[in-house]
Amino acid sequence: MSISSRPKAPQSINELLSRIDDIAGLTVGDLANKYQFKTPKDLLREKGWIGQLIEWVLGAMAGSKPEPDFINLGIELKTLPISYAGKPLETTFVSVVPLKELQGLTWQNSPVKKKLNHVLWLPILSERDIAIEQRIIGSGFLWQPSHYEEALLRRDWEQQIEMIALGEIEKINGKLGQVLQIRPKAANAKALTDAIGPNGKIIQTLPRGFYLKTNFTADILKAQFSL
DNA sequence: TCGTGATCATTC
DNA sequence: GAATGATCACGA
Repeated sequence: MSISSRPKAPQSINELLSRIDDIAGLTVGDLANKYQFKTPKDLLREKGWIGQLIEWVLGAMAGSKPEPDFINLGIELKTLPISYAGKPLETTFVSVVPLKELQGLTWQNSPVKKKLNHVLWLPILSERDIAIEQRIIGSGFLWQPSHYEEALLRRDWEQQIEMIALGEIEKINGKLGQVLQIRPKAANAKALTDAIGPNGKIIQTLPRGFYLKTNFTADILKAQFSL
């Protein structure tokens, strides 16, 4: 496979889907070589490496802006590490959790709903016993939450946001939520941020993120591939 | 410090 | 083995 330069942003959903089809079945190493990325031995110090490689390959505009990866198409790209059995190996990060100034925040205008409005899922066979470069890109597909899926997400979101508004962030752990959980999302234990504490007092706590539990993404995969 | 990309590592 | 808690890199 020859070397290629930086892909331009796809101008249509069909163009994006075409690119997805083109890379299905390739290994991470194939893509890395084609675009001159140096594949790391492991992901210990570069946990988001595969995701960023895929973004580049598909022409997603890199950056840490809180916007969809394909802004002109309104589509969010999510790589999904899967096992030999085709089940998700990890939860899926969605967005940071607001821990203060929650007035006016509703499910309808929430970042979680916006992020999950239209997702391009790209499964990647990522068992730990497979070298990074040998991991296989699967068949990506577009997804939008069904009414039922949205209801599940909304219920979990509202329950946990309410706890945060009541100053109960420290009572929230990863066990809460049927499909959407809140867990730490921080550089390390020393990275703290403001949050509403008991009695409305501002406290310092670990930044948190919303994550989709694996049962939720497993069902999305099942619906997509078992038809 | 926050938001992007996530997986690692320990516990259950 | 699955799930929760902790962590890594980078750009603005």
